[in-house]
Amino acid sequence: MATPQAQSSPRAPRNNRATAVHLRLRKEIVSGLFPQGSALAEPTLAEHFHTSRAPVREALIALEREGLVTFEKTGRTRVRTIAAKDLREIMEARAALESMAARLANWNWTTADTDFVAKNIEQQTKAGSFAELSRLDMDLHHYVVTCSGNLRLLQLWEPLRWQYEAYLVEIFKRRSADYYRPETETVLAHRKLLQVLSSGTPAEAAQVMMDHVLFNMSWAD
Amino acid sequence: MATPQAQSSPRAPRNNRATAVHLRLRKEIVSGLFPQGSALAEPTLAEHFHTSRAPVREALIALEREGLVTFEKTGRTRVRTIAAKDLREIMEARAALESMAARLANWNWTTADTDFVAKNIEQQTKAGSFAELSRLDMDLHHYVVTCSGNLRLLQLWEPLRWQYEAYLVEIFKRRSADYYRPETETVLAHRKLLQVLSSGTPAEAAQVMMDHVLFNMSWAD
DNA sequence: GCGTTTTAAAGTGTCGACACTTCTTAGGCC
DNA sequence: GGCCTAAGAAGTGTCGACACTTTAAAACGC
Repeated sequence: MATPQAQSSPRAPRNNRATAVHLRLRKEIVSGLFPQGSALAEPTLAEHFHTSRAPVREALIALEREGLVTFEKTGRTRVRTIAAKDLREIMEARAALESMAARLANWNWTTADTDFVAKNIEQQTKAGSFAELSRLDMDLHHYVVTCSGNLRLLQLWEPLRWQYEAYLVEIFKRRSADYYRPETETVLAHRKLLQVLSSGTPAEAAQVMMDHVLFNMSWAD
Repeated sequence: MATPQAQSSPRAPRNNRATAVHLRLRKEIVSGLFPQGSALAEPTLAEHFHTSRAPVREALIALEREGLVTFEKTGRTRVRTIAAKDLREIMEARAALESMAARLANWNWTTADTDFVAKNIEQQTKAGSFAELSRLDMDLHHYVVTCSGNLRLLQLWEPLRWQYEAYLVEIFKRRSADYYRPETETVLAHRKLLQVLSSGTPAEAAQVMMDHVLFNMSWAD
């Protein structure tokens, strides 16, 4: 079955403060609490998380490899700014990974998978805000990548997700009210996607996902 | 031009002992000095690299995110074992990324790029060993990914490269002498690849690369 | 001799310390 | 006032220390 489950080395995260700080700090960056470009000093963060510098340092290293923070030549750490040029890179990489994921997910798609995705799309039609629609959108894409059964695909994809979400929050800050994602087009694209995932060929699923992700690049910049 | 160069945030690596240990330890793992599954104790490594535990710890975190080492639930660190199931995941992910890279590299391919790849293929025909052919092969694929101009594609691809090379070293240990990669087929596939990269359409380049990488999966297991 | 329990060795998680570097700000000079 | 300089503050890189946990070995009983 394609239903989400680990297939290879299950990557058990260490159960220490470093991973806790990692997850909390990531959430705070992606949610926009730390604006892009702001400095992340280890002593300050250590105090913020009521711990010492060591766990903070480890978390920063992980976040750097996720592309959410950058180390400057001087050693200082900043929240990475994700510009339009970066968005292009992100979406191209997403298209590559998710297209393959759709191909694999199609291979043994189940009716349970169809139910999950259909329910998600149904919720999209009722979404009241840009943020909610985006959350449902990412949930859906995450589900497909998970359904690929390829854990490495998922691990490569996740950093792109965080970077994309960080980008969305930033443009949402700027255009706030007068900005709306074209809901109907999104829903239509997802319906098409579900159709090929459940009853199309693997090649069709890959192609539809590729076009869908690359098309999303155009309205998000 | 598609010639290798940084396009987005240039990811300046920190100039500290942690990165030095990271690079050295990665080389030693990929070269097979530390066999798969062997324990990596921080104090031992610290002594090995003539430093303290802190830089070693940072390096291990980076290597874990590259998929070369794993952290057990008890906290111990081991060199990750890459089995046939993992190879499948690796090659599927490689196919996804490299296919997109070929598509982008084709977009503004130059004669200089053709020269580089042609020279590489020429060397492949003269390769005297499995190891040398594999090195040339990875150099070629690395070049194409770099030519995509998408730095994120490259950063996602690199860990797959290390994992793949670690796998190759392991199977080479076992089958040592009586194992040879089908050289002529590899060279022919690469000639076809060069042809579509230089004078085919982006879609053709993507398709040829996809087939080439996925086909490689079959002989390497 | 074999299995169980106790004890020592080894390893990780976290912390504070300190040297060195980088940034900031206050002071002096014109 | 504007610019350069020089303390001072803040931050990073690295280390050793120590508590706690896990592993390994030795001791013990049978």
